[in-house]
Amino acid sequence: MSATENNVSMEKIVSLAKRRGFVFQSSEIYGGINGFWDYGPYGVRMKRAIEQLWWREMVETRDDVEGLDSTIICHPQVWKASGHLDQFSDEMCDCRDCKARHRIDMMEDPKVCSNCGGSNLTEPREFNLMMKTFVGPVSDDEHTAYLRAETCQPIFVDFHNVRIAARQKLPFGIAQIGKAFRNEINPRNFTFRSREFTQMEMEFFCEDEGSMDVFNYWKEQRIKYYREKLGFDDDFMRIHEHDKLAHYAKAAVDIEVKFPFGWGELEGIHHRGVWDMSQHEGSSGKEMQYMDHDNGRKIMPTVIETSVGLDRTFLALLAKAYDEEVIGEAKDGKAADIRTVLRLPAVVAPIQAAILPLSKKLSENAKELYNKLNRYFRCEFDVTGSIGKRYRRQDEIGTPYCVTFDFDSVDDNAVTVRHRDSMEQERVAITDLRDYLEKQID
RNA sequence: GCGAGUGUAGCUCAGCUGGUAGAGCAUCACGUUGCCAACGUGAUUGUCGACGGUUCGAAUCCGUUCACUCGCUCCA
Repeated sequence: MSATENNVSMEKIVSLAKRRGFVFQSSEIYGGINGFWDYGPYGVRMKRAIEQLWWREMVETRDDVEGLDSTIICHPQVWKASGHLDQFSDEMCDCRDCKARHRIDMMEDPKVCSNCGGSNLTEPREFNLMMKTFVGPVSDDEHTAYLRAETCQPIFVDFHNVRIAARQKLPFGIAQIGKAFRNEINPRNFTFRSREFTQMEMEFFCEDEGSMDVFNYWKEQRIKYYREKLGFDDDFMRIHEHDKLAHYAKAAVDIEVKFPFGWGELEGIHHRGVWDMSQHEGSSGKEMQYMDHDNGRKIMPTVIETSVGLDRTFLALLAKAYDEEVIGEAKDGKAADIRTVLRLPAVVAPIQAAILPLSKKLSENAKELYNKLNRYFRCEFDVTGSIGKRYRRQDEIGTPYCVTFDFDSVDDNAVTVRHRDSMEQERVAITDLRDYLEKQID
């Protein structure tokens, strides 16, 4: 089986994720809770690494994007203005005969199924995809608030605060990584569609004139990011242009990847026009326009959005990386030797270098090396079991480099570096090791 | 939300028509080995998804429920 053919089953990924501590079901001892997942020790390392990579590319290495970390709970008006409260609150009913589901407001006759003509319908029920809570000890309508359904709305709301504090002029962007919540009707496909998830969003504010160029620029940037940083090739990734646009959008593309269950959206790049900013101006009564001091013109900023699902990126990486390689054919009644290996990019691998003493007798020296490298890379130290066993363990969690400290190391001050993908080894001087790994990883 | 399937150790699964739970792998220890899952010896691990019912007795039969997978539906 090969990951490039992408015939990895979901079961294998879920099983590995659980076994090796990438992803667990939330609240498992209570039977689990639908649509919620926990990231275990290796999972959280990898998740953070993806965040760091995105943040570095989108914020730290750019002068024209600022960061923000806003609250999950905002003033309820935010969601009224964004349209979430109205659009997410459809009354729906099901036909008991043909199983079709209808929005009440879209039906000609709310008592007759438009699909089969039957009248055996369930009572209308409200489908609100926003998660509700109460602010303060009183649980009534006046104190109702919502967990954010997307991270971008607080960015719009904070536009002027960020702009002024950072002394930014148009065009510039604001980026944020954080949790978002949706009462998905049907959580599916492991972590792909869950009810609590992490978004990495960047809203780029610009003038309307030339905004399609900005849209295309970000589209190219984001595709380049997946190709160059995460190694997503054209067999694995495709661009889906929307022909049917949402009410707020002027143009939209999705970046999709091939999951075991089919193509799925990873990132949306949307031209949102002035919709959000205008909505918040109308709703708050505060001016959201931007004054261009160079020409004295006031404009409502146009927004280009790049919106990534972090959990989906994580899952896509696992699906792409998963491989089972036959090392030895079955013979003499012995089963074939199959190596399970995650061919993850080094930049996101949960462990980047494993430090392994060839023998337990070398533990102390190896540990010393580990303590040094641990400051610069995500490292793990392992003495248990044979060296081959330890290599395989690291393969399974995608560790790109195993550093083996052997009996010669004490004398020649060098170690063996074993490569995950080729299983080949080379001798590297301990003094060069940090530089060596840095070159390989970045 | 509808339909189908599944749920037994960390993972993969066995457990025939009801008699009170097993294997392989994994994990750990000791010995051995010294660069690719070795080997030997020993050890740990289970509310048999949950609740209720039938029965002298339920992992096994029945009901309900929860979770996961697949197909519809949904995804502003």
